[in-house]
Amino acid sequence: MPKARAAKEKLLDAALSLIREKGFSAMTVDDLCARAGVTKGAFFHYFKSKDELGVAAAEHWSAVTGALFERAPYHDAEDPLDRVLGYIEFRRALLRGDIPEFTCVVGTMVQETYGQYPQIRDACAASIFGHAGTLTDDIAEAMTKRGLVADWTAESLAAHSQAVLQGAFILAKAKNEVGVAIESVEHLRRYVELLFTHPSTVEKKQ
Amino acid sequence: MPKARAAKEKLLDAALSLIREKGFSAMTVDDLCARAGVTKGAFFHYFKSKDELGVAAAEHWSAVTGALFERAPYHDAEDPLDRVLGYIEFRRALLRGDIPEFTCVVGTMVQETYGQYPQIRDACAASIFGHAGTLTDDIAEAMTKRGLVADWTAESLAAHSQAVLQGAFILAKAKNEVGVAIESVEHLRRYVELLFTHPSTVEKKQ
DNA sequence: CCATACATACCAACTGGTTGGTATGTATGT
DNA sequence: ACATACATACCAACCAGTTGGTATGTATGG
Repeated sequence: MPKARAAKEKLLDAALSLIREKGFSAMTVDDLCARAGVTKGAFFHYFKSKDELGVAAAEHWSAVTGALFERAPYHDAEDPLDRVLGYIEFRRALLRGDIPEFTCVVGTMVQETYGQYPQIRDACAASIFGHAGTLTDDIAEAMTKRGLVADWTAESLAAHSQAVLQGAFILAKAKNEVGVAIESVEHLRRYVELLFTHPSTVEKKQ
Repeated sequence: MPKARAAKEKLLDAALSLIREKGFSAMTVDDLCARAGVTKGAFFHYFKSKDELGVAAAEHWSAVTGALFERAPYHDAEDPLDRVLGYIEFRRALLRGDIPEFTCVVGTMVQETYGQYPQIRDACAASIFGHAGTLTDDIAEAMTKRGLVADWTAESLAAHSQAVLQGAFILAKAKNEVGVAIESVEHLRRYVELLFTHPSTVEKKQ
């Protein structure tokens, strides 16, 4: 097999673009094949159905973004709060270019599929909350280190950060402009800073 | 005309449900007619195309939700910050029942249409930011009253609140459970409280 | 008061193009 | 020789939109 599996990965990459451009439902199998430069025979050789491609696209997205965030520099900070704030700054810096370039495949896809395709929904949930999980430890460590007494959990703040990002993408799509998304991420950063510096919740360690 | 316009309003109401259940693209004209109990002839009598129904559905959604929020009790509070926090609590209380009952028509629709149907996108933007606009004055008044020195605007905080809500809907759809959305709205409430009580930003008025 | 003229509100059947999916071919590497 | 990796050709169902029609208004003139 000379260039084996080329078609499958080209189809998956095409899916990541097309889902962000027009959504899962409006994306046709012909669209996918044209974008990938293959024929329908190739598509159905690798995927039993369009639904199955949806699941594979969510998993592919997890792999691609997982690698991106894994090698991001914010992990190098010594202070856990700096790592959390570094993550938010990293997300803010990603908000550039055209809308399909910075928006989220699984966030878009789950909106259309949650009621009709449980397998796609679960794959999207795994992607979103799996990514949120990479934040939880840093948040928890920051809470411990700063002696934070909180009525919220590290897990819920990690999930909230994903909510802000997903919502920011929606506002950007509605306004057809990235600025409103950037401002929302800056509110998220300010929130985290306030959480960890407000005297009512922080007990100074000596 | 005894029951004139009945078909049109039934079609618009059907659209609000169907868009939240399966999205705009996956919703067919036949779906709409079946749900509304009318025929395709009636549909195309009132709407030139499915796109045009999308625009009308966004406007209908603005009217329906506009009336809901206009008569909500949080406006009665004397203190502007209490009105803002009352709004957030009102939104939190709406997070009940099945997912299509509390999620947002225009937030869902704009994700699928922003690139292909500019008119629908603009109608969705008008709905989202029009609603955000009803918050801006209360936020601005609260800032003035508390002598808040901020590097953010009332408008951006109003928009951010919509981002949090839209993102919370996405997380709820992914998890197929409302709890995660509620927690995110509680983070939003906490953020607003911190913004207006943190000593670094508030100059006490005597 | 009423007949003519026309508009509005809707329906049932149909159409051409699109859709996801299949059946069958063929080239290539092992 | 045989499995893998595709391409070609095709189908049945479905899709948005059209057509031709009916039933019920409502405005106007005599």
